[in-house]
Amino acid sequence: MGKPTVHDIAEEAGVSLATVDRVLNERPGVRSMTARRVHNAIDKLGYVRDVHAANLARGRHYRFSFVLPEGESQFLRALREAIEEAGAGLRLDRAELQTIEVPLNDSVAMIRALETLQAQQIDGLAIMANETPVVRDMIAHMKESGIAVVTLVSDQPNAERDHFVGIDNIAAGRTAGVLMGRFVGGRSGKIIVVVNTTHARDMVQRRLGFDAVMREQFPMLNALPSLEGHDELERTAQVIERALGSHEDVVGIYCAGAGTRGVTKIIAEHDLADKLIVIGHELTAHSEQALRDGLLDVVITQNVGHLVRSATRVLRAKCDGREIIESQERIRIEIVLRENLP
Amino acid sequence: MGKPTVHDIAEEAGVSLATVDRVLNERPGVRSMTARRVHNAIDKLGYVRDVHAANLARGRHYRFSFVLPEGESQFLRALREAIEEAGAGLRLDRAELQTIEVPLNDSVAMIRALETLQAQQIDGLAIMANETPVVRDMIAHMKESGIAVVTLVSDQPNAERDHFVGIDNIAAGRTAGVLMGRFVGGRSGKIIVVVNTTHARDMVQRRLGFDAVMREQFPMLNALPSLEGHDELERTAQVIERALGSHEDVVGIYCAGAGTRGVTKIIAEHDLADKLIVIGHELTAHSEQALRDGLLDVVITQNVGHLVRSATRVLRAKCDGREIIESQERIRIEIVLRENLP
DNA sequence: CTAATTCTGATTGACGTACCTCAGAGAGCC
DNA sequence: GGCTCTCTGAGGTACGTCAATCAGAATTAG
Repeated sequence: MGKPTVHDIAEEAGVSLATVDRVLNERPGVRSMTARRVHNAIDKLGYVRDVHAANLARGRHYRFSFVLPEGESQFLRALREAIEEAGAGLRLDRAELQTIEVPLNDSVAMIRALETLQAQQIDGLAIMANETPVVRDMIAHMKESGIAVVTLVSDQPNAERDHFVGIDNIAAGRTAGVLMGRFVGGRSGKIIVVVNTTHARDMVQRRLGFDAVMREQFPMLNALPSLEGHDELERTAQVIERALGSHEDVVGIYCAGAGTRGVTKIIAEHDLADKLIVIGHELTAHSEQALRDGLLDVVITQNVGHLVRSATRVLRAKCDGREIIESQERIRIEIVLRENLP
Repeated sequence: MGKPTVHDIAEEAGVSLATVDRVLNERPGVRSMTARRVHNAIDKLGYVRDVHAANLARGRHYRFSFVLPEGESQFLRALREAIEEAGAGLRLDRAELQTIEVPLNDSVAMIRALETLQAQQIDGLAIMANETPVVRDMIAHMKESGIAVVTLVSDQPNAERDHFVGIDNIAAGRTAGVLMGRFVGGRSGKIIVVVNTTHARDMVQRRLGFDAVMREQFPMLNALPSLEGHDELERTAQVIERALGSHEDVVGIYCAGAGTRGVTKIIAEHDLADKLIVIGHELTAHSEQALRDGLLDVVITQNVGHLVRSATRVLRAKCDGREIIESQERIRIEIVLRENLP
C-alpha cells in the first residue's frame, strides 16, 4: 500500500494507462466524460505524480538563467557565488544555472542578452535590473515564449513577472530606522543617508521606510537628503566626509545601498566608531569584518543563498505548472549584529 | 553530451555495467585493480550518481522520526506544524516524517519510544530532549543499529549524534544582551530574567551569553537571578509580578525561554510597554501579535521551517553516506522587530 | 594440469513516468 | 453499407539505476 501510481488510477477509473497518460499530460484525444472519470480517480486515490520519475522519463532538464547587473560590488559577488554554489548542488536535480551580466543602464546590451536567452530556449529567467520600459517589454516577450520569469532583489511590479524574489524594501528601511533611533539612545541630531543612486527602486523604497519611522517615532532625529555614492568607494567616502564637515551634530549614518566600504573607511580614518551609529545593508565578507571591528553597528540583509534557492524553486514550480508555497518563498529581512553573525 | 551515466563509466573503464554497479554499491566480487580503473573513469568523466533514479530503482523511501517533548508551548506547536508541512512536501521526495511526543523528564517513556522506533527500523531520528544519560545511551544504541541521529534545538554534545540542528544559544543570549543594552539607551537599572527551567542546556547557555555581554558592555545594568516559569502562564506571570514589586528600578525583562505569554500578560496589565524593554525568544503566533502590539520589543528566534528542513536534509545525507554542506545547515539567529516581521 | 575458486560479462526485470505507434471500437455522415 | 472521424486500448521503448542470475573467463591451489 505505497503511494498510488498511474496504474492504480487506470484501474480505478476503468480506463487504460494510455488514457491516464493523455489526461495527465493534457494531450488531446480524450472525451471530457472520460477525463472527468480519470480526475475523480486521481482525487479519490490522492495520486501525486512522481516528478523525479517523470523527469527521468522525459529526459528533461531545466535551464535557468540569472541576469545580473555588471559590477564588482560585494553583494553582487556574493550573489554570483551563491548562484554558482546552488548550481553545483542542483546538477543532481536536473537543473542548470547560468549567469549573464549586463552593464547597468545599457538597454541595447540588455535587449541583446535577453534575446539570446530567448533564442537559447531557456526554461526560466531570474532578472535583477532597474525598472525600465525596455526590461518590462522584454519580460512580456519572454513570458510569451513560455519562459518563466522572476524578478530578483529589485522588483518590477508593472512587468508580467511570475513572482518577485526579494525582501520588502520599505520594511527594510523601516527596520533600519527603528534600529537607528533605538541605538542612538535618546540623543537628538542628524543622520547621514547614503545610497548608490536615487534612481533604483529598492533604494527609493528603503529611504521611504526609513523616513517614515523617523517621522513617526524619532522626531528628534533629522535624516539629511540622500547622498549618492554611485557604487564607487572613493566617491562615497568623499561625499560622507564632506557631509560630516558641514554638519556638527551627526549621530548616525545609514547606508541604504552598496557603498559600505566607503562608509567604513571614513569611520575608521576619523575614529568615529564610538560616536556614530552606523547601519548598512547586505552581509558580505567586508561588512562582516566591519561588524567584527565595530565599524558597523547593524547590517540589514537578505540571505543570498535563500534568494537563489527560492528563485530556482519558483522557476521550477512555474515550469511544472505547480503552485508555490508562499510562506516558504518569503525572503526575510535579517538583522545582523556582531553577536549573531552566522 | 549530457551528464555521464553508468554506461559511460563502463565504456571508459573498459568493464561491464555489472562491474560498475558492483563498485558503485560496494558489492563484493571486484578485484581492487578493476575497482581502481572504475574509480578513475568516474573521476575523469565527473560522474555523479542520479540519486532519484537510484531511489526509484531500489524503491527506497526514507522514514524519519522527530521526537519532541510533550507540551503545548507555542514553539512546540509551531515546530510540529513545520514538521507536518515539510512532511507533506517531502512525500514527493520519497521521505516520510513522523512525530513522537514524549513527556519531559520521563525516562521510561523515552526509552520505550526510542525502542519502538528502533524496532520499526526507521532510517533517521531527530530528537529534542533534555540532556540525560538515558538519552545519550539510547542515541548510541540507535546509531549502532544504523539509524542516523541529529539533535534538535537543544544539543547533546556528549552523545554520538551525527549533527546538531539548532542555533548557538550562547550567541543568542549575547544577541539578546546587546539589544537589551542598546535599547534601554544608557539608563541604569535592573533586568528581570525569566527561564522555564534552569535545568535545560539551552536556557543555561542563553543566560551565560546574556550575562557575559552585560558584564562586558553594560555594567550599569544588573541582570537579576533567573526566575523559573516552568512553562506555565500563570506561574510565569506571578514570579514576574513579584519581582517587579520587590525591585524599583527594573528597566527590562529578558524571557530566555518559553513563557512569553506570562510576560506579555503582566506588561499589558500594568501598562509597562513604554517603560520596559522586553525581549523574548521564538517567533510564534502569539509573540508576533505581541510585537505588533508593542508588548514585546524584540524576539530572538530560529526559523522552525529551516530547523525541520535542515534536519531532514542532514538525515538524508547521512543515510546516503553523503557529506553535508555545512554553510547551508547553519541555523541563523534571527532578530525580529515589529518592522521586519515576516 | 586439473579442479576449485574468484572475478567478470551479459542479460533481464524492476521502479514510475513519458511518449509513440498501431489497431480497433464506436459514432456520424452520405 | 461503406466511409470518415474521433476516441480508446494495448503494447512497446526509454530514462538511469539497482538487483539478481547465469555463464564463462581468469586466477589460484593442489
